[in-house]
Amino acid sequence: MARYTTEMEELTDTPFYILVSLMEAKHGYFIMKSIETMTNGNFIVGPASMYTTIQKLLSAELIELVDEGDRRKKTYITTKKGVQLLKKEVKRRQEMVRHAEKMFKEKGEPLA
Amino acid sequence: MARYTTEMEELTDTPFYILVSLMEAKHGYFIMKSIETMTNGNFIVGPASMYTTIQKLLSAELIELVDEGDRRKKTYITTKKGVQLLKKEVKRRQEMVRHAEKMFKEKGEPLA
DNA sequence: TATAATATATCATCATATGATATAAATGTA
DNA sequence: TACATTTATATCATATGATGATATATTATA
Repeated sequence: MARYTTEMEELTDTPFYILVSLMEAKHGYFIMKSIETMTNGNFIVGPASMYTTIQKLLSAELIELVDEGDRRKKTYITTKKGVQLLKKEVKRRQEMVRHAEKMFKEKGEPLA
Repeated sequence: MARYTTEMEELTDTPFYILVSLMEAKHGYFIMKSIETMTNGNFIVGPASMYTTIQKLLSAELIELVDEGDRRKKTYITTKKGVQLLKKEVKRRQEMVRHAEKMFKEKGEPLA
C-alpha cells in the first residue's frame, strides 16, 4: 500500500531543534520546554510552530508516534531516517561555519 | 535626516552566504558564481533569491554599494554592521552543531 | 475555588524563497 | 557577419515556512 510522504530535504532551525530534542522520546509541550532549556532561552518555539512542524515531520517520516498509555500526551521520537537527515544537516552547518571562518581568516578579521 | 532601515535579526542560509561572499567586494552575478564555487555546487542562489536578498541586505545596512566605474555592474561589500551580525550568526550555527553533537554523544550515536 | 501550568490545535498573516520570465550588453564562435 | 552563449540585473507570481493570537480542556497548586 502506498504511503504518501512529504519530503523535507533541508531543515530550517525549528525542525532541526525538534529532531535533536526528539532523539529522546517526548511529547510536544515538553519539546518546547526542552529546546528553551537547551538553548538557554535563546531559541523559543511557540505552540503554532511546534504543532505545525510536528505534523510536517510526521508526514516526512522523520519522527514517529510512540505509544505510551497517556491519552492526553502524544509522545514522539526521531526515526532512523530523521537521525540520518540530522547528521547531514549538522555537517551542512559545520561547512557553513568553515566557509565563514575561512573568509574571516583571509580578511584578517578575528571571529572571537 | 531619518534613514529607514529594515532590520534583519537572524540570517537564513541565503543572506548568510551572501554576507560571507561580500567580505570581498563583488557584483550580484559574481556573488552567485562565487557561492556556487565556494560550496562545490551544494548551495546555489538563483537570480530571484539573489537580487531580492541584495535589496533586503541593503535596506538593513548589512551591505553597501561600492562605487566602481562600471555602469553595468553594481558592486557591493559587507558593512561593519554586516560583519558583526555574521559573527553572531557563525556562533549561532556553532551552538546548533554543539547541541546536536551533545545529544548524539549522549545517545551513543556516532556523527561520522 | 480560582489561578497557573500543562497540553494540543488551528487560523490568519507575515516573511522568505524561488521558478519563470524579461531585458540587454558583452563575449565567443562558426 | 551572424548566431549562441554568458554576463548582468530585475520583477512577478507562487510556494513554503514561521508565528501571534486565539481556542479548548485537563491537571496541579495556592
